[in-house]
Amino acid sequence: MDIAEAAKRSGVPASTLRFYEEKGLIASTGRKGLRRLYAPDVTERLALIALGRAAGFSLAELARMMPADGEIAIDRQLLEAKAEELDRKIRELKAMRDGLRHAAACPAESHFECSTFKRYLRLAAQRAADDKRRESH
Amino acid sequence: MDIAEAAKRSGVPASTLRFYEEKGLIASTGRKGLRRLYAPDVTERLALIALGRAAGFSLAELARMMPADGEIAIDRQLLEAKAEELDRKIRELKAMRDGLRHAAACPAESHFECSTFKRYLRLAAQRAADDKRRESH
DNA sequence: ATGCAACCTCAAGTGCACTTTAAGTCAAGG
DNA sequence: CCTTGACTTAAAGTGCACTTGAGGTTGCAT
Repeated sequence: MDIAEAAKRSGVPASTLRFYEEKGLIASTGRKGLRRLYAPDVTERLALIALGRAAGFSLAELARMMPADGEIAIDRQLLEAKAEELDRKIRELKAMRDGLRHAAACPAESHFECSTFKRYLRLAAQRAADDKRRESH
Repeated sequence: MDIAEAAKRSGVPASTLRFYEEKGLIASTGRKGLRRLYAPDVTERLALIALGRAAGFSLAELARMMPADGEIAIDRQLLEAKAEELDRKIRELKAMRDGLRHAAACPAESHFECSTFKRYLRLAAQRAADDKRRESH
């Protein structure tokens, strides 16, 4: 598979494939002249990267999580930690979603006068503070 | 409240408060000389901004969603659309979390040989494609 | 009154995730 | 054999969300 084919099959631009290679996220199996050749399973790797990105992981984190040799996730503890991080994020997003749904439905003139809305905000502020604490361990 | 106090109470750096003001996300109630003064409710606005950011909204989107006058969310349709977007994102994150948990527990040597994992990937790729479609309407 | 820490503005810098551009190489079809 | 279009690299550019720095002003404690 050449880079154009890999790009087409994965939906990821060729420029991004080169960029990901530079970052150690994917590898080409070899070259034909200067041109990169890819194994078919690169599309799966790219799907996994896309999933990780959508879940909020940085490219550096993903590179750590999925080494080049096809063995994803050597470090099960890291994986579990990430899963927990996602769980927290999911709870946060649910709160935001509920807050938005409430705001869309609430008849109060100012949402700052609505106690339900305020409760959402307090929860959110709390979570944000917790996140900061976690960041700096 | 001066900017230092607002920063302390909200946990948001003074530089960010100035930046947010420039972007139309918050407003100071006035000045004492050159120095900004803030009403107490700026902390609530900042909490809401933090929540929105955590949920994946850009500053520009948040500025549109919460005009300066304290009236948050004039546009209920926009709010509901955002809530739905969050719902999709939550589903995505759940898939990622489950995928990670599976990867952490799965005994297969290569996850690319594990059908359960592959199923997660196919779902993820599908969602990513759907997202792209939505982006370009 | 005066010193100075804390504020101010405006411009430039940072990190991430890419994309674009310029200049060059080369595989494959005519 | 030769053209050409798809590839190559390296470097610069983009957009977002801030942060930092330089140089200037000022509220307030002494």
